[in-house]
Amino acid sequence: MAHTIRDVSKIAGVSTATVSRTFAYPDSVREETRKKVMEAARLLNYSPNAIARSMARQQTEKLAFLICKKGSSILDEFYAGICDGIMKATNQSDYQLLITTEADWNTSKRNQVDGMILGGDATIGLVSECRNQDIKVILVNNEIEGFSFPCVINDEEKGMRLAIEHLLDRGHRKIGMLAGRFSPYISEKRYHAFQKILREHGLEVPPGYIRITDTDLSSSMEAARHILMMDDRPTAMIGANDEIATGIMKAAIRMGLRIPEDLAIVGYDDSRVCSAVEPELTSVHIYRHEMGRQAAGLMLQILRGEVPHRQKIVVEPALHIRASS
Amino acid sequence: MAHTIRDVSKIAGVSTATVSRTFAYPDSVREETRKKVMEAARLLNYSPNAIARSMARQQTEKLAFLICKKGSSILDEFYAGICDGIMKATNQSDYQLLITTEADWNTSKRNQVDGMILGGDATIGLVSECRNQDIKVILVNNEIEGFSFPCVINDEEKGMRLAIEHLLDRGHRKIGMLAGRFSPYISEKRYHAFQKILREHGLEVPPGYIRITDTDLSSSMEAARHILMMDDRPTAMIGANDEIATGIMKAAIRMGLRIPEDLAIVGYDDSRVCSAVEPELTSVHIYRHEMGRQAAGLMLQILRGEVPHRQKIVVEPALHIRASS
DNA sequence: ATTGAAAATGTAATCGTTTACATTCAATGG
DNA sequence: CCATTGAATGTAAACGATTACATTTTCAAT
Repeated sequence: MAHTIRDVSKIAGVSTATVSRTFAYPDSVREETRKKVMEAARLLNYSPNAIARSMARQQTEKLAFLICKKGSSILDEFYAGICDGIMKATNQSDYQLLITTEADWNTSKRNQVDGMILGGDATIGLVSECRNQDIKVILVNNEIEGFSFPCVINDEEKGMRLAIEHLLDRGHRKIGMLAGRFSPYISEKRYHAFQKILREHGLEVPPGYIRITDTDLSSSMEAARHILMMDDRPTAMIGANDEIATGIMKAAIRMGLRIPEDLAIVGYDDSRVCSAVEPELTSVHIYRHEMGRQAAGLMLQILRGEVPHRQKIVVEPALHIRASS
Repeated sequence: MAHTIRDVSKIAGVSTATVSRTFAYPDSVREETRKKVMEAARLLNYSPNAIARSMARQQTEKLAFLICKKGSSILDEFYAGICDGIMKATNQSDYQLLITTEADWNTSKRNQVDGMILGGDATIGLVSECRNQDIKVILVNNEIEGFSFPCVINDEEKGMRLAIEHLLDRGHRKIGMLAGRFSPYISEKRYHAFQKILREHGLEVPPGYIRITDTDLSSSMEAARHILMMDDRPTAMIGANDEIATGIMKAAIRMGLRIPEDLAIVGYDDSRVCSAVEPELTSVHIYRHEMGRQAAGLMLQILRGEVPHRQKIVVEPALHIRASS
């Protein structure tokens, strides 16, 4: 059932080279020949064997999206969004996409790809290892200090600025933050951006207005409860991500606080949960899909040997305002 | 930088065949030889070229997870869970995993894989096409009536039974359902299971207690409002999935109903949103990860030429009871 | 030491393309 | 009608492994 280029060449009455060219460079064969070849191919239900092609061309035409993060659910909403974008962009090209986790990659180095998009907490070690094997690398949602590896990131500071300035607009002056321990790079960025921007606006962050918590709901709720039970509690809280913000909201609701009258809440990531909760959660929207698209685009450029204009792409977030603020 | 089996064979002072065997069948070479070869390989930082291997072995050692569904976000929480399971299982094997959408697949048939796991609404046409190309097929979260293609599905009726009997236990007799238009196969199953099981318990479903809605939140809320505004409204509602159930909850909260006192709600899928909302949502938990694992396992068995014990694997759901009921 | 059988290793064809290079063809100008 | 040239096509050697088959080695039994 599986026919080869030779079968086609025989039926079409041409050489294998011509058949090969017909598929790879249609313009390089005469119209008439092309028709003959295509007809023969159709007859045999032939399509070129990608593996043999990779073999001959010395390139895999494959590209991996490697997700580097802890936690059970690898494809969470955030990375699924990025992944979607990568898939779309890859789809337009001749490349095939392989999606794996760091663990999977380590155990089977046999994976052979032309390029890798590293999502999340990739280490310098991993990046160097890839480069040694002559595999192109792009970081997504991460950058490594001191090295200028090509990367695509969200403008975390901008997002935090949008959130804070929105709350300031609404008249809030006592703003707290529940920071989290998730991706080291992102957690850190958001934590520092919060403090920096408040200071820029001449506001000090009272001790106790900012806490760091694990990201699971019960830890977040517990931490939020501590802040909200203070005598002089904040009138608005920012969660380092939506899960944490949801924890704040649940804690507040259980304490009988009205949202947003007694407490305004803003999340970060704008995940689906934001419109599921009641009241709906204001959140910083990250263009995940766009990040994925850009990352794949950059990768394809590099693989084609083009020199990309910019090696570091920063995607601007937006604030989606809902009832919680 | 990229060394071949020949380089290794020279350094190790053996033939290429021996090197090949050292990697593919370590037991078939003498301990001493293996050491020499491995040492040489380490020296050159060599690892076998997967493409050449595929070429020689006449198999791709690749496997695709094809998600067949409408909608923008392809990797939603449900399929991401299944995907995770597939990844884990695939990881244990020598196979590489390709994840694509139906659109991506159609446009580039060049994709060459040994087997495909079809998630969601795969059509008979697609399945036949694969089989014609001698690609093994497994369905996940779908089965095709009249054909006994190997598949892995959740026991939808069981899930609905758990939900309903739980509500009956709690004393509810007036139970409504907000059904949905999402995956045809699943929507249908849940809709019919609901009616069947209520009848089994001798309860009629009053007209108006069951409506069909689009799955987005606003449609669900609107549909729920219609049901809840009835004079003799149900005391409990089941959503065909969590998104719909969330819509019911939001509508109820906005109408000032207390949950679960005035209205008990049960969802289906047990997604993350269930614990994010307040009160937390009781839902039918589907072992997505297990479904993925089973599907990949079945696929690997078939690819290895083993005859699987069962061609249709049914995974049992469980009810996760929370505050909404 | 010799033999025989099993285990280990080597030789070389093969997998299905691509592509450098050689050849043939068609069209053009003289 | 011939020479010239550029386009179209053909020939055959890669690409890097695997594996049937041939050969050599090992080692236990005589």
